[in-house]
Amino acid sequence: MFSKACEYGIKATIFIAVNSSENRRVSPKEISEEIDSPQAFTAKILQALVRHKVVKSVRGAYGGFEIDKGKIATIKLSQIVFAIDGDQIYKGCGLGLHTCNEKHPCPVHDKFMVVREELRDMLENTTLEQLALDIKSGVAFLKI
Amino acid sequence: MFSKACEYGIKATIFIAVNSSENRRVSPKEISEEIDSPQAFTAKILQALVRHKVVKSVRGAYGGFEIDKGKIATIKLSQIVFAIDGDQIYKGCGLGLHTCNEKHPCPVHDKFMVVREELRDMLENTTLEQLALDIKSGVAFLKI
DNA sequence: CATAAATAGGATAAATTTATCCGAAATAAG
DNA sequence: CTTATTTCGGATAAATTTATCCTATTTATG
Repeated sequence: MFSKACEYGIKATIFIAVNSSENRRVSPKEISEEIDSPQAFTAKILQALVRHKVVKSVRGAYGGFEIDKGKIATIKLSQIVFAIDGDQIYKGCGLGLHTCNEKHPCPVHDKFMVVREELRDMLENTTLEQLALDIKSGVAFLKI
Repeated sequence: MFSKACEYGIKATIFIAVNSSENRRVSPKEISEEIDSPQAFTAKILQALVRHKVVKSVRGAYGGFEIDKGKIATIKLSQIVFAIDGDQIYKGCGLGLHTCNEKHPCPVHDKFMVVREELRDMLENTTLEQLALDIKSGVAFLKI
């Protein structure tokens, strides 16, 4: 469903949120250890998240990645996915037709629509805060 | 959502079904033209569908691909997807955890579950016959 | 200002997916 | 039996995704 890059990006963002809520900046090294991902690749994904202003980076000594505390509740899962995988999950035909719409649908158009709307709904109604809270409370996990 | 291979496989199977219902065998060449896919690659995918007994191949002169008429109504979209992409769509954690279940969930476990069940439901309750009928009646399309 | 610590980013490599090519094997028909 | 036709399957190539490495740039601190 999601690309590897997107999986890493989501987990990394959650981990940063958990730490930012406790005023701690984290490094790619720490992140990749905690979410069990390749470090250099994860660093690249973090760059994309920074460019899309999902997370903030602070260079130099005592630097690292963080998210403004107040922003954590407003960031949606959809924003993370969009920063990394773009909008391919939203648009585009399930069977790869260039033009697929009500007037000229692929054979699975309607049925596919339902699933994708469910996904879109999920991504747009899940906040980073919810996800981070489950990690903080130990109800959910980022690795193994 | 689906791999390219899977997209081609679904469209190819529908096209074969449409033609088999009118007692016509089709070649990879004809198929790839009608579904707008690379011919040799499509032929490889057809081999996988034959191995999984979704479609039948007849070698030699006057050969080609076909599906037993009576079988068309019984083949589910899920069988086509499974033949090509395997069961990765069903199992596996949305965030790539090796172990992800009720007792040890990833942060999106429950929400992801809902979307995937919707997808599974769609794949298992859509028959090849339905899809082929829409093509025959000109209500849906396999290319452009 | 010098130094150490940290992210940014380009170059490159490995792995996977997508795609092509060609000879082998099978089959219908003359 | 021979030939033409057609799928099968292995080898290979191209494209994309995933992953690594190294240097440049930034910044806090002494």
